[in-house]
Amino acid sequence: MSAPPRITSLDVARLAGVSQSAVSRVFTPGASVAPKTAAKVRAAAKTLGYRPNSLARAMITGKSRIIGLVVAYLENQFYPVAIEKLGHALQAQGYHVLLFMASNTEGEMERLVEDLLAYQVDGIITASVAISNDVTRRCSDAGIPLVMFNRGQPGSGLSSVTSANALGGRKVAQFLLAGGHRRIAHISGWQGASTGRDRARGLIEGLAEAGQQPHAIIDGMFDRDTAADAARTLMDGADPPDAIFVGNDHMAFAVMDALRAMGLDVPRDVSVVGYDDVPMAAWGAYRLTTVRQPLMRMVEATVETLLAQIDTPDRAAQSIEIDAPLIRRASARCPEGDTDAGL
Amino acid sequence: MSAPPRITSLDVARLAGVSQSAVSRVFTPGASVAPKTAAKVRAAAKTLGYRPNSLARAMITGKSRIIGLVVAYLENQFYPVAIEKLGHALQAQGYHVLLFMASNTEGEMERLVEDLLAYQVDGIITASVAISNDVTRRCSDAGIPLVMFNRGQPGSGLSSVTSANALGGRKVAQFLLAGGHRRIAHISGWQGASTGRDRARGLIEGLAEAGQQPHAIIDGMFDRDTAADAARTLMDGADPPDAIFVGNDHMAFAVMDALRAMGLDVPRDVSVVGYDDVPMAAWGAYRLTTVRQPLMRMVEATVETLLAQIDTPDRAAQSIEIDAPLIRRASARCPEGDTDAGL
DNA sequence: GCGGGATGTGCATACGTATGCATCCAAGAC
DNA sequence: GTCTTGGATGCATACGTATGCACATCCCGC
Repeated sequence: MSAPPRITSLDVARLAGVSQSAVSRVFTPGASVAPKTAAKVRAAAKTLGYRPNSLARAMITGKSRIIGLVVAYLENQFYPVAIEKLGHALQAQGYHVLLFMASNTEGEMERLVEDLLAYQVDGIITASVAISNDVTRRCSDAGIPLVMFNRGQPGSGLSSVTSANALGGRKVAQFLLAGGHRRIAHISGWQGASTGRDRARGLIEGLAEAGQQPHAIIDGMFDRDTAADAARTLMDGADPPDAIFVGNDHMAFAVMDALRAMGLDVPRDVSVVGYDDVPMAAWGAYRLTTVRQPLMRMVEATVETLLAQIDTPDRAAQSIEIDAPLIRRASARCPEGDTDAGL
Repeated sequence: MSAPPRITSLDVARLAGVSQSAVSRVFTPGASVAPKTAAKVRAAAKTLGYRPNSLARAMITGKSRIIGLVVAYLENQFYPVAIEKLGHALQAQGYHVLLFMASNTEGEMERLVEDLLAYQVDGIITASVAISNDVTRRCSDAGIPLVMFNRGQPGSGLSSVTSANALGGRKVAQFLLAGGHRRIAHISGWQGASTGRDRARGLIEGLAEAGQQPHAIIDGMFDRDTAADAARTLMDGADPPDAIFVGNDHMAFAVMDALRAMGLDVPRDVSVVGYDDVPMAAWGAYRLTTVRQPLMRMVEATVETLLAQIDTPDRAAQSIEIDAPLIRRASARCPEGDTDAGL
């Protein structure tokens, strides 16, 4: 039942009547082995139930084929779906994902980095905006390739993959203006993160191009409660907005819930636009007009960049931005006779 | 920038003027080291930036301190949140999570098991209903402790942690009957999974105790589209139900969306009850009455069981069921003057 | 028939750490 | 003072694999 006898390449070698090296070569793609011996070895391996020990292999080659994936709050649906795609993409490339849950406490971050290095990960993906700058810095200082997913860190010399957040913000501005909105408020993403800042900047610039400026801006901190409070504050004011651009879908749902709880109709009383296009945005309860982050393309760019950096250590870091289209649904009033061609 | 010089315990030993064994002992809790040498070693380690190599350690000890976590579709919010909690709990115990995304294709399953074994994981948690039986069997055949999270496999001799699904189904039956419903339909979870079957059985038994039987039962396959279709079929029929118990929250949201799209009001026209109590169930758009799976307790039971099995290989498997309370919200008509004391 | 390249195989070693064993030293008991 | 005891340390080895090197073998062309 228990006490499984460890089967090693040596056991297989003995049974097959070859050397341990031969066994190793059979399981090493591209090694030189005669078809006949390969067959013998595979047969022996099968009868014994032998599997090459990845850890031992990692010691020799210096490559663990493990990618450290650092995430935080998974309640925002964007990240679970991203993890799923990242996991599949990496598995397809023969890599595996060691998952690290990031807490916010300083001591935890310390341990996180320790563990990341201790397991000899070949590369790191940080998939959460909430990860502090010094964590990324220390990992890359240790010489481990790192890509930030859905977050940038300007001037850090670190690779990142995001959507074109500023441009996305502009698109929202243009779309809302074209829809006749004139009091456009913004419940922003956390301003400590590039993602939050860029989207806000884009909106502001987009409005400025039309000679307008935001009706109000409140930092929603990527948090549901904070965003809902912000929405109530905005609508209770003397001069409520006629549209709210929310920094991500996760908050936008909370905002819509709060607005409806106030007896307001979306979009008749106020338009709401989100950012991300998580699956839930398409669900009947919200039908959220939002900016779509092209998840598959972001994932592909992320693993491509990371693997390239692993293969070529001295490669320069790159910051990739992927265009994010606006998806019109039912939460925002649309321009008259609007078609997709407009943007 | 690149080419990070690998710092080994030997480097530290040389700098500290001690043997490599001494360095090892300093980083091995419970080993016998003089405080003075420990200080020297730690100092040397710090200046060199030394971190013990977990992989090399794993080779010697035979314990990788890695847990394989197998998951599938992360769109159902229950699993991301579970992963988050599982990850934290395991990290707190000094374990780490190697994440495996399960596909459905046969070949992928094969590779999955190979990889799981190759990385010498100390234990396995399967956190998805959709994982085929032979995967779990082959892993446990290999002598690796395994716990199924949110799924049972009766008669398999494998450990599992679930909520008391059958009892939960009964609670729903009693609650709906008390609320005056008489045509209670069920859009069940996938009947290939114990979770889906037990909840359905509980409902049926609960109704039977009152001399009733289900108005209709349709397998929703844990899938949004399938569930939505089922809801439309039910309501379009000649004799529509006055209540629908849906096999999990994920489908329940789809059902509510579908019902509303048909112009029906929940709960005035029809009551809806879910199962899981994912965070979204409390959101304003749904306010779903549902059975709460006590996630923290399930997670604690899972890691406790798994670690016990790792420490004591010959330990008997156990199937743990945790009581799941019904959470009353706004999606189902409540019994007159109902209080929580009733159930 | 012989030389030479190509191909396949075994030997030995290395990766970085943990640990049994022997040794050594200091402290304490008498 | 010696003997004992126990803690601290070093030496050597083992974990399971990959790979450079040397060598054996084979085949082909001349």
